[in-house]
Amino acid sequence: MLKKLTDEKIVEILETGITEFAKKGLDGANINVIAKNAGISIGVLYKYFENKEEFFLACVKRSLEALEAVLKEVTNGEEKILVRAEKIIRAVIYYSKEYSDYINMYQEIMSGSSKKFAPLLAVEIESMTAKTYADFIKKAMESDDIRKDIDPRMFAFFFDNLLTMLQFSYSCDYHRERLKVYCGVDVFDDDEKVITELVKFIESAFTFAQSEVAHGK
Amino acid sequence: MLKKLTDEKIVEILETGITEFAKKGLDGANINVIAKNAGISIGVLYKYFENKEEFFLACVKRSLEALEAVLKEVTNGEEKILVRAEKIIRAVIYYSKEYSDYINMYQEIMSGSSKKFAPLLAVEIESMTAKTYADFIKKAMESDDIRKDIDPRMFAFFFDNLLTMLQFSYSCDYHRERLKVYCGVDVFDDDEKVITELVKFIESAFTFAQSEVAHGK
Amino acid sequence: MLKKLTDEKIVEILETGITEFAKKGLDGANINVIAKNAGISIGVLYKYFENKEEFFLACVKRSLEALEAVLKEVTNGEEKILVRAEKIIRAVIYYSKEYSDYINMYQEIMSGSSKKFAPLLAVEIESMTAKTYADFIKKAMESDDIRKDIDPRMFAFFFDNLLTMLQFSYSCDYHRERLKVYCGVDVFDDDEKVITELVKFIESAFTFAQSEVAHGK
Amino acid sequence: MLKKLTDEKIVEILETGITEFAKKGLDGANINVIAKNAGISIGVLYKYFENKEEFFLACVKRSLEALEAVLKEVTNGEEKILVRAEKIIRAVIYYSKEYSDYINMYQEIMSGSSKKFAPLLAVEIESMTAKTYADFIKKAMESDDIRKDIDPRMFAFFFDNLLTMLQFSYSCDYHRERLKVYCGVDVFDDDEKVITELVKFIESAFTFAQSEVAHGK
DNA sequence: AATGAATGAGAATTCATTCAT
DNA sequence: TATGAATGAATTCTCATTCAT
Repeated sequence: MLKKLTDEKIVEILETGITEFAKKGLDGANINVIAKNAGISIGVLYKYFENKEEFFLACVKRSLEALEAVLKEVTNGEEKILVRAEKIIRAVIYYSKEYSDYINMYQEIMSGSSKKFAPLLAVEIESMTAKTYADFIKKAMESDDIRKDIDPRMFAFFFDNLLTMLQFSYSCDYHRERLKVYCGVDVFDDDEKVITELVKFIESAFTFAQSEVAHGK
Repeated sequence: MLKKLTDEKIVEILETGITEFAKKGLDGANINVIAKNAGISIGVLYKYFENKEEFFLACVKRSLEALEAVLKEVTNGEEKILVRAEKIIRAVIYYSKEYSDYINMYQEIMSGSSKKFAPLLAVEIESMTAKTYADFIKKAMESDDIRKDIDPRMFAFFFDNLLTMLQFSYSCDYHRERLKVYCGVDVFDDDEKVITELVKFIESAFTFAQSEVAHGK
Repeated sequence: MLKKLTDEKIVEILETGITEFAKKGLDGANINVIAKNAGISIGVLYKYFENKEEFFLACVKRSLEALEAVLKEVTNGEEKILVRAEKIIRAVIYYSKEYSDYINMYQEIMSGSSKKFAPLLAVEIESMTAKTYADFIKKAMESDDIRKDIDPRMFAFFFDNLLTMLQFSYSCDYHRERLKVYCGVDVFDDDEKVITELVKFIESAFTFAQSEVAHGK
Repeated sequence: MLKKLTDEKIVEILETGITEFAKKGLDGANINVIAKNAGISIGVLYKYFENKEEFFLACVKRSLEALEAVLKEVTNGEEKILVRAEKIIRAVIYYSKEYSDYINMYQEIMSGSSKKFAPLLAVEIESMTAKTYADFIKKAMESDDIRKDIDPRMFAFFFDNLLTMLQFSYSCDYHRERLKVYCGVDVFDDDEKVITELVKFIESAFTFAQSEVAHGK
């Protein structure tokens, strides 16, 4: 009992926090409940984390690391852009289901009681993908994989917008309902359909001008 | 002073509520503060609205009506799809700035303390646009304005996803920061650039196959 | 609308009040609800009654008058004491069911939020019966109808105690349950049994010593 | 100060609650005031008791236990019924003065804002005495101590009715005034008089028929 | 005279944080 | 070092009473 908390224990505490914050938000979550669920005393939680907000931020950091690992694995590679795009789309659907708590916690930052951290965290969270996407669009433009008449950062932004909404659609109640409204309740039985159509959408958005060029325009 | 509250006063109260809920969320907002800001007593607020939740829902309804009016004006018309799409994009950017509180309140429903109403409200809110978009994509397909190899509902969904993220990007802190990360701080000085690029993105997504066909494929 | 409230209307208002006060007590009852149920405006209620407490007291007064009428009818007469006692017992059971609201309102005065009026009202309410009972016990003693070795006021008290508990047993939830606990659930199907046994109890209490004397002790 | 509340402290809190509930009733009593009077923080009260109602019920339970102990001591014994009856009467007068708060709290359950618990608590509270009384009447009947032509449960009920009213008469304002109305203000100076007369009343009620039989009727 | 909209004090309950043990 | 009992500020909602119309 006089030993420092192991790293595994810390992770366990953070995961408990993530679960709770994802469900109830920063203000709604109960620190005492989190401590109890994590099997530790309140005192020890306050030993490791200054206060509720610091603990929340630590939870966000933890989820970010986990997500970054997933993302890195997917965005790596030298395939053509559309092949990689499809890989990314697949990965997004998968981890949105698997790690829905993480996604819900980000949502909380965007609009819940932890909104105050939004400016701070937006940079930290989004920088991760922004550069990756913009870079591989730029490279694709150079190697004639996609059209050249576009602003790569802007297109990276639109691309990530589509992925972000996909995330939400597979992890949070509101957007799940929204997807059903748009595409019918059966849409959740056929992920491939969604993937195919989204790839189609993105492919043409990325290659349109090129194809015109190819046809002599 | 004993006159029933006028409709204008009711609207004023609702707008005060919207402002507060947009800022603090359902749980975070303080009913007493809202009453004071609206220049009424707590009692009168409770005379008109059963409780905090009912009042919140009334605020959502109010914002929905206002937004629906804007949307109806924009989606009306018989122009070709891309002309209308551009009009919509312009409108979205405009009202996202103008009515940012409304958008922030929707965000709250998606992920804040009012999450519990998400399933209920998702249908109500999204049905508004879902049918409009799917319909005009279908019509455009019939009149050869756009490619025919797509699922109109799915493309309506992707289209609305891009618009939704645009909304967020012009109305809430997190996404404003995110847009800066992707496209630079100057992006907010040049709305036309964003509009042009997004139209480009959507145009090709919508017309790609058709253009191929046009070119003899 | 410009006419004074008729006496019937006043009575209707008071009866509505009695119903509400019997159910919820002085503090628990809602004046605005009483006005609505009586079909009048709050303003008119406050025109006729100073405030909630005055209105409550008026309701008590009204119920007292009604009960007094019933009681007078029963206690009148020149029959022997035991005949009259049985008549009273029957009457008590009858009106405890018929006017249970009145009884419940008295209970409220004894122990509810209107307790503060207890000393005041006890005298007013109990004087009614106390003298009647003590008087007819004294007269019965003089005419050799009952034993002579008793304190008539004390026995009047015990007699009324039995009647009071009978009242409660037929009008209020707690004592109804209590009667069931003591005598079984079927006791409410056979009022005659209760009457017979209570008459038996009282008869012997009243005549015991006399009967001994009659037998030469 | 971080020790768990001792049992004595818990009892002290409950007694403070009893005092307050006896005076003001369930709704009228103020939890924050009770906490202050008990010398604890509101939080700790809510740590030990779910909410106001649960705390109230705990207070009732506590008083019940205390009263049960008194009662057990008195109803024990093998003396003849009338000896025991007198002992009980004495005890009732004693504890009605000593523990008037308990009695007042029961009154509150019968007719105050805690009425809703009446059916539940009536059984719990009354079962305690009902069986005891009925049993010793039955035994007395078997051993020729009292008349045989009576329903023991019914007579137990009447007996307890007299005791209950005695309780009220010595513990609550309304019934104290009532007793004065019936027997004069001096009655409270001479408990023996009351005891004697009540024993007389009960003795004859219990033995009347037997005495008649004894005399050959 | 009659109306009933408006007022606002007051009370139950929650939970982040402290700190004696 | 770890514990978790205790604290108490802060917030929602109710309803008796007023008084402009």
